[in-house]
Amino acid sequence: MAESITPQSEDFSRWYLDVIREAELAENSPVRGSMVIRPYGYEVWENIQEALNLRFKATGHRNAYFPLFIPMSFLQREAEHVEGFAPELAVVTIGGGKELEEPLVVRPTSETIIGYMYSRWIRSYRDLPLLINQWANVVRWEMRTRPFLRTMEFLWQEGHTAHATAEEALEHTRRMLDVYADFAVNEAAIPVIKGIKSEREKFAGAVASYSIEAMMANGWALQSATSHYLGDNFAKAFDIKFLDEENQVRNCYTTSWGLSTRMVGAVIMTHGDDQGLRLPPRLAPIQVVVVPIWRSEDQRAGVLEYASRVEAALRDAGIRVQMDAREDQTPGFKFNDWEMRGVPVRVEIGPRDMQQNAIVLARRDRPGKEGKTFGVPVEQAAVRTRELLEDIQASLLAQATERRDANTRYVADYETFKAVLDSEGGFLKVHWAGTSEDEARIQEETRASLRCLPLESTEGQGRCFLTGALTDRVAIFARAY
RNA sequence: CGGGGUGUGGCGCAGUCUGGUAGCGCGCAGCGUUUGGGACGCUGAAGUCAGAGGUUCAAGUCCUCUCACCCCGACCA
Repeated sequence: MAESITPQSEDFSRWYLDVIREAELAENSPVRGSMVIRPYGYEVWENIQEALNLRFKATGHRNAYFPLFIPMSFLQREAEHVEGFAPELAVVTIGGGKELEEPLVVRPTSETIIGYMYSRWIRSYRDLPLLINQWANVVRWEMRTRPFLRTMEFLWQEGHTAHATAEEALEHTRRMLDVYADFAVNEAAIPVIKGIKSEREKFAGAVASYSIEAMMANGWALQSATSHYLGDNFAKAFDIKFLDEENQVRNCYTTSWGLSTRMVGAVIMTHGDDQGLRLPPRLAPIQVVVVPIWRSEDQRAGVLEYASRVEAALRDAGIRVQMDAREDQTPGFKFNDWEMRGVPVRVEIGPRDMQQNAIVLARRDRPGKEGKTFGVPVEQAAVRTRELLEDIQASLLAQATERRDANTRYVADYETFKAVLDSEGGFLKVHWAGTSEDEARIQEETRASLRCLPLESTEGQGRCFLTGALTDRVAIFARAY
């Protein structure tokens, strides 16, 4: 059978689309730019949701739900906000067959309607901080779309908090950025750089935007989550005020932060290889697949029974396991099929293993025989599998980190910048003292954008690679999705 | 919105130049043999050839119009 996945080296973009199709993660819908998330893809998203919900609740947030439709006038209350989102709004003007008095915007994000509600809910400093998250779909009218990375409608969570002081709000913004980074590293096995967005790239209406930036396998950057410090911009626009301990009326300070189904794309493009998907065990819908093997009909029942016992033992140990007892496929087909779908561990069980009271463990992150361990005693199945899953989780992170670091280069001048970008790609680290106009020009000329100013850097002072001015600010440029 | 391309069983395509029975591979269904790295045989189901109009004895094929989708750019979680 012909290989149905284009090699990464041949065409990364085709590879990405092939993997999504073959692994049955998602599919284009009849509506241009909108996709259908299929069960396997949605299960990855559910695991992301679960891991984030745990973290949000541990940091004191509660989930709620706000409406899909937002009065147009709400968006207009914050000048920068409406200006930023206007080009990508979907607007409802007719309802029930009648022209609406006021058009309703299909939410591109919910700062405004949540701000409106917060102004009603917050009266006193005792009501603060108000920490709420919502899981929702949002719509942004996009020119060009790509499954998971950019679709007209996407799923995400948006956290919205209100605080008594600027310091506390800013601190919360940073705390949630840390939560995202922790999630990315420890659940998705994706190393990220925490940074602050340039004036040009920040969220419309924010005082400051922070992001975690990840590097995909082709060296491109992907903004994987954002956290915004909104200052009192939205508090002013929506009258979010409270009485402090001295009975003084004061403005709140708000934050918002989000992570979307784009993260599924990040997982695909960070870990995938030419065989297909490679899922980090913690997010994998199926962590272990059991493939029974028999030669003759009289072996069949015995092998299946033995394999079922192993399956049960793994399930009892809390492992997400699935048996593949399909009789119309050969073991070889199944091996390739599940590897393509990114299942981290495969248990192979045949008559020979049964005879030795053993199983074979095969790990997805190492190809072929090299990734197999033969003769694992069956009574150790659960323990050894669990160890293996943890090892794979760590190994995926290590591989991604190594690649990211190997493709991050400091450059000192613009000529080198352009040369390195064309020959190597990846992240380009520079000292930066340029303006927004400089930034726009660089993007125009090189198609690389300023991803962030990293919060942590060891470069110290140096000369701006563009202007030559002395600065201690460091920036990362890259081509980005 | 500019540039390029494609529409033919579920998927990938050939057939269009030169009009004459709608085909191939994969997949799907049934039966049998297989099963430790992408098995094989036989049988079978499945197509208003993107749509509309026209030319013709006859249109997937020629002419006119329309629509849809994909790729490359400008905008973006």
